[in-house]
Amino acid sequence: MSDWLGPFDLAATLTCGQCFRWREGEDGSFSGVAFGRTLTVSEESAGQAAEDPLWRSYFDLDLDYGAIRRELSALSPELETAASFAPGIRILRQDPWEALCSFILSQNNNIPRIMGIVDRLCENFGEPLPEGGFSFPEPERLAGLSVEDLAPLRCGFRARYVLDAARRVAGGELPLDEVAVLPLPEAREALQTIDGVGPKVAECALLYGMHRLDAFPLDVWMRRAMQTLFPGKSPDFFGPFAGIAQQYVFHYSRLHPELFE
DNA sequence: GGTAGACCTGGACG
DNA sequence: ACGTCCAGGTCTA
Repeated sequence: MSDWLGPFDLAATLTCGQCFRWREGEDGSFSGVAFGRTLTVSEESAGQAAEDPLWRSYFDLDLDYGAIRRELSALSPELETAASFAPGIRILRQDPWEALCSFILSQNNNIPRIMGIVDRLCENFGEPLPEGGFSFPEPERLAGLSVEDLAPLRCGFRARYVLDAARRVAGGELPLDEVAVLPLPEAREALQTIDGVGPKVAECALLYGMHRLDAFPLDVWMRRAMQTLFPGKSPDFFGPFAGIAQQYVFHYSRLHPELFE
């Protein structure tokens, strides 16, 4: 029995490409850090985690994904197929800065390396946590650093992008909590004033970091999937929960590469 | 305003 | 072994 709304698939949620700080253990549990808290959780212990308000919010357990999935599934058979593949995916409520910074680091990069870079970012500049691991460094911590200071990350040309973002956010020029509630076009525009933030990264920051469920990241996988499964359709076809639709399609596509050969 | 090339890094592939 | 290609894009010309 679960006391949350709709299905919740821990593994799919943590491996569908929206976050970079969770690792799967030998026993199938996942360990990670969010908002300065560490957690090891399995499908079996998810109910216990859900009693903690922080994790309940993080995993977005109070939103009725069952109802949303039924709405989305009615839009097209292809979307129903994708959504049914992993109906328990949730859009995590991640920290806005962490999401923005992580997806800046993700550009033109591969996932194992992104995860390594984020690890090193936290180990070098985050705070050690009592239960192990490190917090994600605040923008204020990074704002005064130089590109050379970020050398240990081995993140290449992305270092100056991270620093630009950190300085703009820490300086109050780009208050993410205010950006989060702007109309979507204005929010996109504001984020894209950061060096190294284009349409894709801005959309990821909005969806994963600010829980803007109408945001619709279009990466190479999604472009391929759109052409094949939804030819001629644009993101607004998917409506106010386009971001959730995107996650279903993205995850489905990545695990069915044969559809795009 | 739209479109090729370059770009740090490091694992995969020949 | 060693060169080439490529990866959740974006910037520059």
